[in-house]
Amino acid sequence: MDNQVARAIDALADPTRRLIFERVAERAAAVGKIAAGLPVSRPAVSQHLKVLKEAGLVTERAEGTRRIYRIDPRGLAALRDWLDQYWATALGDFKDFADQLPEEDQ
Amino acid sequence: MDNQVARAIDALADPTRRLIFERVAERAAAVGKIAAGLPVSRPAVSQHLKVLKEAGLVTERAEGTRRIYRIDPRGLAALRDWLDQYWATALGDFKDFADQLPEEDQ
DNA sequence: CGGTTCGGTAAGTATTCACTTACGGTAAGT
DNA sequence: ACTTACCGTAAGTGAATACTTACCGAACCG
Repeated sequence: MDNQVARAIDALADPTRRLIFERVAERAAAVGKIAAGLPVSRPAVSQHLKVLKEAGLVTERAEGTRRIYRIDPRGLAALRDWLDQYWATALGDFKDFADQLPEEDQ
Repeated sequence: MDNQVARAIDALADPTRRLIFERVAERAAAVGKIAAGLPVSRPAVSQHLKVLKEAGLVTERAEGTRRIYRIDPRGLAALRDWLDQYWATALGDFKDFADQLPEEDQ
């Protein structure tokens, strides 16, 4: 399993970080704009955005003193690829449903 | 965002739990079989399997005293649907790349 | 130049949680 | 019935981390 995927999952594991990610996904915005309306302080949002950025889920672009954050497809793509890796086997497991013989000793 | 998705992501956020999940995905097995070779104790694996089960990522089936765990496509499907929800917007954001005007005041 | 806005970083704290050992309970074997 | 194999749960502990306030530099405005 890729290290990139691990960081992406870890990043999305936090509820506040999911809120921030969804907000950024909906509309690229500056840090202050993102923090407004969220139940945490602005520095907390900065810290979360750093994690999301390192996970490849958002990108940052300076615009004056403001930093505009927008969604990054790369982290999303890594997650999708990782999931699809199991998708086939999961369906395969359920195809042969009744015929579960001893299957494993020990 | 669905509560099911939140639990699935939380479940996969732990490295040991990812190991267990990948192992179960590769081959349905009993708890002791899964725990063998892992760097944690068997009770720890039990606790992790409980979390994965509540997240809809694995299912459990009794076979004598053994509990056979196998992958559950439902949690995987929920994750995929959630990801796809952002996939389109992420690509859309990157399609208009150069033309990022003021875009947001504040 | 001050003054203001914007946002990243440091330090400290509290909560969460992954892990351990100990235990109990159920099913199979003799 | 006794023993063994298998596994879930309880309780306690240590480490990871999400949050706060305080502080800092950097870019616009008068």
